Amino acid sequence: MPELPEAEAARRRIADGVLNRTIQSFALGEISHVELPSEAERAGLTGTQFTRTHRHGKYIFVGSADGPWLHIHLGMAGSIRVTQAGEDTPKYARLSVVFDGGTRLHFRDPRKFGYVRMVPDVDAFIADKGLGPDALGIGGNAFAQAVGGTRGAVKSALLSQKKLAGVGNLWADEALYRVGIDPAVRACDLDAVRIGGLHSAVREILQTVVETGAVYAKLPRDWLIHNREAGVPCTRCAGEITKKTVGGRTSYYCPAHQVAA
DNA sequence: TTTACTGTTAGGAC
DNA sequence: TGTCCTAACAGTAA
Repeated sequence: MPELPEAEAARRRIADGVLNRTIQSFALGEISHVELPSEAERAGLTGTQFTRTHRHGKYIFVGSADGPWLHIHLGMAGSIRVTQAGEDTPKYARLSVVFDGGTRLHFRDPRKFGYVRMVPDVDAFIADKGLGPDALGIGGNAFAQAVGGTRGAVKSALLSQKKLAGVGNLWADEALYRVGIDPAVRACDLDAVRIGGLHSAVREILQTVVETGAVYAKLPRDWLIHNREAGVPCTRCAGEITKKTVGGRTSYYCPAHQVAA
């Protein structure tokens, strides 16, 4: 379920598991409709080592000292797994990088919305994509400018990677639930105090999920993530969780305490 | 068998 | 020109 915290957990798995090991070979799974590095690009990486990682929003980068970067996007359902010699290849592994000693880095992607490609430069990639500031590092003023000015639904603004990189459907709902804002409210109708509160909520939620390694079971029981179902009681007031579509995305919220103003 | 789905983006509407 | 909205993508799982 990859948004920023899941991408960060994946990045850490890569950083902890396979840096400074020599790449021996690659293995491919069922790869129809999956974008992966070409045979020539894979050959170019063989014999080299990854030495550093980077993440911006939901986008992951794995690089050698001066070579191109391996860029991973997890899409709707992708994940990263590291296995040791003798362990089975995980299901839905599309690309596996085999390192010295048999350690393997697997890019899994059941739904095939993700991809792996080579990019020459991370900053240029981010600029080219038009990605906004990383949602974990963005300051209050930048957040207010990015999200506050738009005329569309505040949830749509949170989901726009061009305004703010890293927030997806689940954590956008979680943040709005915490601060009590209706997801369909026009962002430009929110006052500075509420925008400030939303900024804090987004950062705190993402930070907390990152700290658990994106293991949802470790998150507090009163979070919306454990109650994303129409009809269940709200954990913050006497209301009831309700489902509606905002900006084309399924949204869960509590109409009793998530209000327009 | 039917339905919904966590992300991204092209294309059309305004 | 810019901003916003919808549909589509491919496959899985409930």
